[in-house]
Amino acid sequence: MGKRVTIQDLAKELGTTPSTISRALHDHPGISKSMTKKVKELAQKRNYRVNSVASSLRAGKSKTIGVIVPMINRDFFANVISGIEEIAFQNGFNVIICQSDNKVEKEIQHINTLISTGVAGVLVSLGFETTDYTPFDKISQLGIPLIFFDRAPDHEKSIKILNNDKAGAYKAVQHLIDQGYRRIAHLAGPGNLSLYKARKEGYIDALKDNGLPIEERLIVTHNLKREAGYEAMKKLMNSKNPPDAVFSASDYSALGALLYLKEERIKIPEEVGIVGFSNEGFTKLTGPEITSVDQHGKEIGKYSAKVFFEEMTSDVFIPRTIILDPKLIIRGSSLRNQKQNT
Amino acid sequence: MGKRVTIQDLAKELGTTPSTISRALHDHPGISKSMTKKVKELAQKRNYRVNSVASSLRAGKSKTIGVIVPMINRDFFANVISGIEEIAFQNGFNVIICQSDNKVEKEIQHINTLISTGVAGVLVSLGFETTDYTPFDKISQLGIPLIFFDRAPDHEKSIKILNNDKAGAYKAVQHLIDQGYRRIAHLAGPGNLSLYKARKEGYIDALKDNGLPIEERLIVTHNLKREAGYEAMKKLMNSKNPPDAVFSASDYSALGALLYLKEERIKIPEEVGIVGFSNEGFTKLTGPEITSVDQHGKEIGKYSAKVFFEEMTSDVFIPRTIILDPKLIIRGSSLRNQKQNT
DNA sequence: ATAAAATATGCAAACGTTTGTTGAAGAATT
DNA sequence: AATTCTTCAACAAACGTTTGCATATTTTAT
Repeated sequence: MGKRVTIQDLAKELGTTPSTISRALHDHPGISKSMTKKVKELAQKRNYRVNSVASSLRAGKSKTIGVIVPMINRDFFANVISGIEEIAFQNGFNVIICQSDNKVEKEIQHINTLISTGVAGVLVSLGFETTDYTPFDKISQLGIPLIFFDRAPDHEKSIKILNNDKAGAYKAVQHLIDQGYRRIAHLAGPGNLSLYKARKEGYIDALKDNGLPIEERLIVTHNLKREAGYEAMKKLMNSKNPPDAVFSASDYSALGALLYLKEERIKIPEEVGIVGFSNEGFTKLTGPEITSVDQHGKEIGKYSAKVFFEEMTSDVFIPRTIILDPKLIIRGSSLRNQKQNT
Repeated sequence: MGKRVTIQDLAKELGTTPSTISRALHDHPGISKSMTKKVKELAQKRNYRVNSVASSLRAGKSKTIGVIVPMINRDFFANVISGIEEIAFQNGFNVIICQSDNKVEKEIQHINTLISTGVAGVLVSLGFETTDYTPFDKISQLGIPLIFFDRAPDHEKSIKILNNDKAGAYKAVQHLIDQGYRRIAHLAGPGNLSLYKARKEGYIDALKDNGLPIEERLIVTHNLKREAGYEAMKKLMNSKNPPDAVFSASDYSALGALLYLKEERIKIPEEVGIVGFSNEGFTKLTGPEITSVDQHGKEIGKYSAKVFFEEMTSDVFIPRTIILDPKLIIRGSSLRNQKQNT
């Protein structure tokens, strides 16, 4: 249970002062080569590690980034975090992860602890229910860069890294149309979230651009869960003029739909095509595998972290929105023509 | 971009000193009720947040727990982290997540940054390749509680929270035997990891206890991946006296096995039964769903965090191993009798 | 009324690092 | 030889909080 080696211990041992040690370790030009070398060797030998708490205090901020996500046990968020970490560690930062569990109170609590911790920046993906964004203002007011990804406020005064949900949805539906499907249903998410609104718009636009009718009865708003997808599909298939394809705003409900169809021995993709959204890991484990829109979480994470570092060094704040184009991963559930993966 | 409110600002405003403010905020008995009230009200009004960097420096340690895991985008680890976070936040701590990516160098790097950050404790699940545990000694030497979970060193001088892999495997194989399977193959993990050794032992013991022969040809060591499971199953099924069930040390290879069997139109569970390990999310999404051994990650996480807090407050270090019993989740891939889920 | 005890607050140091300023010594210039 | 420059290192203050000790005030006991 040895005591931690400080800069002062090194100073004493070399008969010099803490300031010299500090400068030597940072390759300050005012320190002679010989001294710098001596100091570094001793530091190495004594296994010195900078006390970042002390240096954070002195500097007024720490080398830590706070990340708030609804939950980490979703492929997408886990990947985003991986991406953030990668860039952060490259820059000598580390990452504090906070789960909001989609609860507003937890978000607020996390904001407070992150401020207390003196994080250098905060990256956030909002919870479902969050409509009041003022708690986040505290962060910016303190001059701490704040970046939203994936689920962001709908006002214009923040920095956001988003998926082009509309384009993703458009691609998905266009693909279904290309495959010859004509009555395409949509399992839509809660309308209050702009991201689901965008997916629905992409769906509608694709239909319109192809001269297909928009049928309200084919649009089912649901809670994105597997069970809801199952039930929605059941209802749709038992309606008068059932759809020949479904584009779901969620992979989970796409899976639900798939399970219902398999139960009824309705052939996928021959009779009904399916496309989901998010490219969850399980989409390539089903039979048939589910075509899905990939949001490349890791890229979003990397991007968000990079934007944070930009922001940290710049002193002018420019609200902006960066939109990454998602990619359609075509798999068996929607591929009834010859066409191959793009 | 307001400046952060400090204890000194409050002191000035109330015409008192920082020490009084600090004590009042901590309900120190030496401060009068009236003063305490005044201080707290002002703190609230000015939106004061303690600067935990400063208090960490003063205290010599921070209210942060470091967690090192191979990767977070695995259900098990994501759940463990959820569990750790839950307990940590209840105690006013937060959590720094580090991914080792199963690389030794990354582990070492993370150890160093965590020490620099002044974490109050470190919870670790080792990477695959880690055989030299001395880098972790630095942590304990500094008096920082160090707790291993799931993948731990095999020496006796540390605190470990483990799954009873042997018991889990035993349960799995016993279940297969109960279901009438008799030639049960085992897809084993790398033998140098004690956890896979334990699973293999559980498999062997269960066979022995039921008077079944141990056949070396039915034990295939593989890298736990889906493709390896597929190939292993192919080889097994094309051997002279093929197995009628397979117990895999990994859900991914269990899935590979399942996919091979389905491709060959071999009926599951009628002709061949399958049991996996880890209860990954996708096991209940396949057709049929895969029976698997659940390691209840969240519980392990909670437990580990609790042990850390115990350790933090105790001053005697007692190496110990806590073994949690995993649960067999019985699903369609192994259920050919009437017996129901337990 | 005085001494002792209890209560409430202030003072100052400490945690380890960083950095502006100062000063001493040696090198270069005149 | 005297002066100016340059190079290197030391000094000291600061970041915000906490806490042992000292001090001032009030209360209680004698």
